[in-house]
Amino acid sequence: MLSKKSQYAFNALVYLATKYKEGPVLISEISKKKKIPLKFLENILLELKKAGMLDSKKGKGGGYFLKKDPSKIKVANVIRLLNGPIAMLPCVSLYFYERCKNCDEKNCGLHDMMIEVRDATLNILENRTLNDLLL
Amino acid sequence: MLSKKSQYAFNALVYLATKYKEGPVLISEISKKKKIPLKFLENILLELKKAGMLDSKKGKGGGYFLKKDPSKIKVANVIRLLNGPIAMLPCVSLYFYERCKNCDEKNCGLHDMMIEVRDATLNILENRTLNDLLL
DNA sequence: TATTACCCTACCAAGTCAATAGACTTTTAA
DNA sequence: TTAAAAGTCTATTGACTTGGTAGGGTAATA
Repeated sequence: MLSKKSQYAFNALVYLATKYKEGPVLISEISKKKKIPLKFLENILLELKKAGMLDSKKGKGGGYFLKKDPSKIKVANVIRLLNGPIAMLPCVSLYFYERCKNCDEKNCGLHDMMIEVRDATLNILENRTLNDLLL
Repeated sequence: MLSKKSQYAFNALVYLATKYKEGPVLISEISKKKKIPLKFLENILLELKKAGMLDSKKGKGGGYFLKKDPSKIKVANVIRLLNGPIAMLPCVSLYFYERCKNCDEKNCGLHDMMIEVRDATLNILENRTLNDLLL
């Protein structure tokens, strides 16, 4: 399951996507409109900024805004950033791989099945962007 | 990601599947062969028994064994039992559904996408059984 | 009837999650 | 130039989960 943090992040990003190129949006505005605890949202936006998805402007008239076009921000990457691995096992994760203890990957039915699951999932998440979440 | 508990459970179940109809298998044997902490394994097996997947016999010559044919035990159900929801959002879960706060399900792009992900995943997990994990 | 082996309860350390608090910088508009 | 606006940073909190340990109770069977 996605953490609350990830869910908030998607809500915030979708909101920012609807305001793309309209200039900076206040944290407090996002917080109100999307009902996300203000300080929690601060942390999330900061994290997204450090990852290069958002940029911000300080002072009067400041706020957060998408750094890249919403069509360039993949859903899969948002999840990886805030939620961690998408795969169901460490030994089938592309970005967070860890070797299985007690399981020979060449010879493990679970491993093989989880690769299938991973690919089916990524086939969707890697091909969707913020734009696809708009409606 | 699947919890350690779920991973252990799969290892144990696969082991029991290879011994299906050979009589009860000792916890200690599974523990050794699959390198699962003994007492932790006890809890897991007990949980699986309560859920009706396993049965056990006490006393000399006792142990655990599959209650149903391995081909009748769906991977999806094992995950739900020990790991919880398979879906990425509560509002798209079939067995652990919870309404989304701050998201109108009829009108939420994230919701729709996560239904797709869920279906792609279940399409695999609901159609595989312990037998398919054997090799 | 002694063993064997399952069953149960409780506990623990470490980590994560969700959220809050408060102070600090930087920017910019007046 | 200066004060308010707004983002940045550090830290702490409480509740919960995870992974694992300990020890004894209970039932069955050879």
